[in-house]
Amino acid sequence: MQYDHKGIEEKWRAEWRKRGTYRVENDMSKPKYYVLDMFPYPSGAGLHVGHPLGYIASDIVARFKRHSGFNVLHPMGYDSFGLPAEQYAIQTGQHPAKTTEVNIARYREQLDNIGFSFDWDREVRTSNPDYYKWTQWIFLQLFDSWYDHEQRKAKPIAELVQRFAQWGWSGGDAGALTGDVEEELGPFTANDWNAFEERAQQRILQNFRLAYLSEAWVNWCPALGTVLANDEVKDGVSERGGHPVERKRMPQWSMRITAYAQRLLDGLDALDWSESIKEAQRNWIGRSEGALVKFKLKEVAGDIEVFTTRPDTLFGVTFVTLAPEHELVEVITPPDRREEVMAYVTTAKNRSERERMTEVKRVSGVFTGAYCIHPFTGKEVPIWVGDYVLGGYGTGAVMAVPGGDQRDWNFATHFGLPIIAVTEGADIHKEADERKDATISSEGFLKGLKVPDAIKRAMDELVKLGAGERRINFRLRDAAFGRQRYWGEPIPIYYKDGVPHALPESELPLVLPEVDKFLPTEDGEPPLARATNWSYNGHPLETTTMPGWAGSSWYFLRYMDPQNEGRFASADAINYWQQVDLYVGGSEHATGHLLYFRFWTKFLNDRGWLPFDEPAKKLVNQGMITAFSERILLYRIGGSGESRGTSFILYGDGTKDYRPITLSQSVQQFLSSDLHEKYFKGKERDHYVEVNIPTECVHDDVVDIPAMLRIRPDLNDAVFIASHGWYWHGHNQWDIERNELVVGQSSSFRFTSVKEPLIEKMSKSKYNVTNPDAIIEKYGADTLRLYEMFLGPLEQSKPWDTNGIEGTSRFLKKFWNLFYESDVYSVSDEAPTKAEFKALHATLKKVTEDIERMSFNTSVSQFMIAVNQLGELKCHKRDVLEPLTIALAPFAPHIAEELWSKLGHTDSVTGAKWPQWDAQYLVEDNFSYPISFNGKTRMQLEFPIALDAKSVEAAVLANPEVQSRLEGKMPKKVIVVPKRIVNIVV
RNA sequence: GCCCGGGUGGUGAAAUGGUAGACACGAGGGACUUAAAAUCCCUUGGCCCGUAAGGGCUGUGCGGGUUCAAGUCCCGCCCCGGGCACCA
Repeated sequence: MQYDHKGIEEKWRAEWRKRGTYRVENDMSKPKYYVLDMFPYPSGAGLHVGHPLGYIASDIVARFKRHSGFNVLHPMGYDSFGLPAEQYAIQTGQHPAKTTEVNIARYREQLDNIGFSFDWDREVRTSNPDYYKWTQWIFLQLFDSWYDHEQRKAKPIAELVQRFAQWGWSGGDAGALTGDVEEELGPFTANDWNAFEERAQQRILQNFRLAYLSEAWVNWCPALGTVLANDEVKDGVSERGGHPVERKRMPQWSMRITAYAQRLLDGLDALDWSESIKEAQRNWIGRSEGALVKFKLKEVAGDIEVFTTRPDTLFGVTFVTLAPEHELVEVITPPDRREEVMAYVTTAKNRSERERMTEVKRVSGVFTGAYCIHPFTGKEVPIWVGDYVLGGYGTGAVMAVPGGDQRDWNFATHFGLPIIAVTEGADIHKEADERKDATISSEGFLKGLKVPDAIKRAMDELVKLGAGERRINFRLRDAAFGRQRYWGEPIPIYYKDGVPHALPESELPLVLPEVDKFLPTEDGEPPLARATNWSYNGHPLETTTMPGWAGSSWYFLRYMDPQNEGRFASADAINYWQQVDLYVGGSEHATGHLLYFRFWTKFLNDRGWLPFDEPAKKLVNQGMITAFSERILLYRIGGSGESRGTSFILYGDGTKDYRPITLSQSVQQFLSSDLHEKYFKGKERDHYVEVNIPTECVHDDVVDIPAMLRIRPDLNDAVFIASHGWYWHGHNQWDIERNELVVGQSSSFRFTSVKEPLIEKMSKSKYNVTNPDAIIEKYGADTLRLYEMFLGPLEQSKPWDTNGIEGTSRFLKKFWNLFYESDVYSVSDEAPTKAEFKALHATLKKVTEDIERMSFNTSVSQFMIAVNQLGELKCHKRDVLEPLTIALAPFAPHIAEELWSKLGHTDSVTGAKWPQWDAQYLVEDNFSYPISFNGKTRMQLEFPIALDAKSVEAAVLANPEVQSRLEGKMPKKVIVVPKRIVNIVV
């Protein structure tokens, strides 16, 4: 009987569902193992072969752990709130819940086809009210908490209120406050507090709550009409869609993640996560140790506080620079400078983040006219404003040391400010000296000290003078939490007299209301403001919704107890399942999800809801599956800007006056044209259009135009030269360096690639996706699973190449054939031979070790080796095939299940005990030693394995061939590495 | 600029300091077949010697070093991928 993947796979998937094979109970009597995948956002495009890579890996581990006696939690769900569904809704009017539903059904179907061992009874969806009830509940806990920096722990806000009522607040107690404080918060006494109106009290408390409302600088994206968190902005544009982002000050819900900065940093050391992810998080948190230095103002009372990591360079300070946003700018500027300074501040503030970034090189600033006093020398130091100083970091002011900091040097040079050399051997005429192993040379008590010693000395002095203190700064910002959007969790807050109040727990879930349109209101309010009666007891409800990362920051807990109505998960369930043992997902979440995930876990732990404070012990990042893309280069005829209804040809000169010409002529013309000139100078890009075309329409660098137009009707209006059904193209035909095009035979319209093939991320919009359904249809899910694992190391990104799949497909057929002789099922109970046992146990050993290391590509190779060996031995024996079937089951569950039942078992192979390998079968009778003379291998000799190194040495030297090589001389040295090699040094 | 990864055949890749290139794809040759598909066998890093059996040299980005022995360890470069970035 032939291996019929379709019949087998369908049969077993139905059977697993019927039997509930993968249902998991919270069975406390068994050891647990929790394998979690990052759940997907169900997009309209469906899955491509890149998506399941991590799921397959985690499924193998989950199945392996089941065979090894663990009670395995291996769930799946959907991160189903998000932007694309909402944007689709805006365009079509279709409710996002509907499209989400449809997309989930499609995802489920595709996932099911791959044969995962998920327990679907535990599925979660973040957009489901039963789920987001608890997301809202956690939000309320955060709202109800403050961070006690002395005990490094979040506590109920009621405790803080009690403290205030009893002791008041000492105000500027540095370090007790973190994050973006709405206003400078002065000290107050207990009596003050008790006398405050509730409104004022609540206002103060906002400065302490972990979820808080404040007037804050936010990343505002006008195109998306919403605020974005820092990790959602890349290079000044939105991560989704690439729209420009500006800084804007507005009332905003935020999460005080900064309170946890140090703990998020410290916690990394103990985690079994990849070094690159940990490093990315460390960078993002950006801890730096330094000093807070106070410069007394000359004209008015008060100080300018600056943060520096280099107090050793204090004697090199020649000016102080404030960020344009700095509140002192207005205070200190004398009236005669006011106009000029404020004009600068206004333009600087209005420059978008993107402009500011792209114009990093441009130096701009203005002198305020005011001075401050140097804490060591007592000299006057001029105060400048410059936009190279960031308002959001440190104190928003820096002491400028042009001799020791390149940015200060640039500023000083531009404005002709004095530059003092701070280090020995520095050439301050050319650049600043930023070396951290130099010796201080500036006049003063630090002269002659090495930088590290000078830092200590300067620090001590600052503390003594009361002019500064040690300070640790973090780059991490509080996370913007409110989104001006519809498709997200409503924030359970109502406003009484403009003061935010928590909605009572009994009112949860606060269900997303129906609205007539998913757009902002005419006066710019978020979509929820369109809902009728969006209020609680007559008080208006919050109209922004939570960001995408809210629901995904705690979902691993819900899987433990998904139906619980009274708690996000029962204490018993949490105590049993504990942390995720293995978390698998993409590395693109390094500074987003994975940080928030850890933050919420730490918070819930602080408040006593969890017995652990890190969500996942081990994290593995699967690499991206990339794909070859096919592009053609088109030149647009006509003016710029019109993208629709425009004709395309290979060559156009920017006018409508063109004539079709032969390919080689057009190429020649193009190359000699000034358009080409212009294009490569980066100008007139409007004429140049690079279009991704479906990879399946390209064969041997020749494009099948009719087929392409069926998939890309948007190109229907294009005119193609030589469009007799075929069209030339190549991978990146233009060699920009050599500035030439390599043309094959002009008659066949073929191009030879001059550059590497184009490899990019698999994506629907790039027309380079491979759908797993098509692969499964042709080869089966088991083949797909094996092939995805075989492609290469899990963590590495690698290009998909469907051709290679034949190898794994052949392997499964060969494996199947071990159970058959001339198409008749035949497995004998005969005792296996030594060689057969060896093939089996070598495989068991390698596969067992490989799964522990998550090195699946090498396991698959080992299976192939075993099947080749057993095929050659014509081994059809139960004692070999049965353990091998169990070992293969995690990788290829369907075929394993079928063969398991053929072996006479009525239960699922899932319950079979993992076969142990036995070293006795791997021991050889003899060993072939390569004999090297002076490191060059000359001959092989065989010896019994039992010989020790000394005996081998003696036997080798006694060998006549060796003796003839030695020509009677005694070797200087003989090295025998047991069972490996003999090296003779002559 | 700083911080992490990584560089091995035509390709994806293996290799506790111990015979580099396992396994697979692709390519070439052959068997079976009326033919095709499927299957099976042989060759396949490069160069060289030999009719053949076989043998030699060379080879893991580049240059040094440690070692009997280096893809692997150390030092210095080059290149590629990723993270952070006017962060003081």
